[in-house]
Amino acid sequence: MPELPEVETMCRGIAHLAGLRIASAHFPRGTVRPIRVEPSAGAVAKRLAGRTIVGVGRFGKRVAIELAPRGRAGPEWLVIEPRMTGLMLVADPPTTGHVRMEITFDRARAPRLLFWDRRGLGTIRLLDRRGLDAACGETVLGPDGLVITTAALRDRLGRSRRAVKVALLDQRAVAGIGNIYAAEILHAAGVDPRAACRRLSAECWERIAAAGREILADAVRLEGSTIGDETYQTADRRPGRYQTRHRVYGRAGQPCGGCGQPITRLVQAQRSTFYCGGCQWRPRRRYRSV
DNA sequence: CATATGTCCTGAGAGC
DNA sequence: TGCTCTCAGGACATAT
Repeated sequence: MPELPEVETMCRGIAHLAGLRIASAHFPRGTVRPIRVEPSAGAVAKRLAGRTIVGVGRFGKRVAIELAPRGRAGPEWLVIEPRMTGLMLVADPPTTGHVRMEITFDRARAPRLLFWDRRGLGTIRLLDRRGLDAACGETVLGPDGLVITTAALRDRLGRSRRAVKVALLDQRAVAGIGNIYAAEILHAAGVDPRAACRRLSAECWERIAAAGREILADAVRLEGSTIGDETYQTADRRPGRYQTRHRVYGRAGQPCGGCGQPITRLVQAQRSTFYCGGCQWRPRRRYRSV
């Protein structure tokens, strides 16, 4: 579920925990198999106890909670990857059985911080500076979607033979775009999701970059998209509101708001793609740049 | 049975 | 031919 806007909303929803000192961390093993915790649940719990939260940041679709140095240890980061159904919560969870991490603080009336994950595909890692760079540095993640530029897109994808929609999901090219926002961005840019990257003109990349920045920023402003099974919620358990702005995602068969032609669904790289055949243009030949 | 917002891995095939 | 790129498929686990 969570793409850049949802993860950014989670980060903002727990940012007020900065300055608090962790009393304890637990990684419950209920009836379900525990999620991946590195180096191990026991080791992470031990190293978290007594640490102060410095701040909360985001790397692509990952939450990074920075912990103050202690003793000989330098700063460390608790990096949480929500994947499909993970949520950061400071409220009661939707179900108690899927709480994967619970952090308590040593100040009275401070909330608990939970990581809740129904499917359990999410991961939690405690990393030092080198580990953080290996897991979230620029060899793994491209520039953030909120600040993506035409030049960065052309440089990273301009010679690729991949379909542009599949390429936008590559986190090394741009960090933070997932299946929903890839569809919305290409619709706003008027580019066919099946178009090969290397056939796109400079102007197409310009429109994709601009649509990307704008749509992701709007979605952050509306606190992300809550769709389908309504799994995604803010840290205090309110739904997002950007789903009301979706123009193509999940709208197969419905008329396009721009041209009235029905929205098409197809499968690319085993994932649903939604687009409008009327207003999303596909180059038939190699495009000569201006 | 098919569907689902993400990522990681392997292996086959395409194409320069 | 060799190398690189790309994608299909499966895995992870749970629910509708």
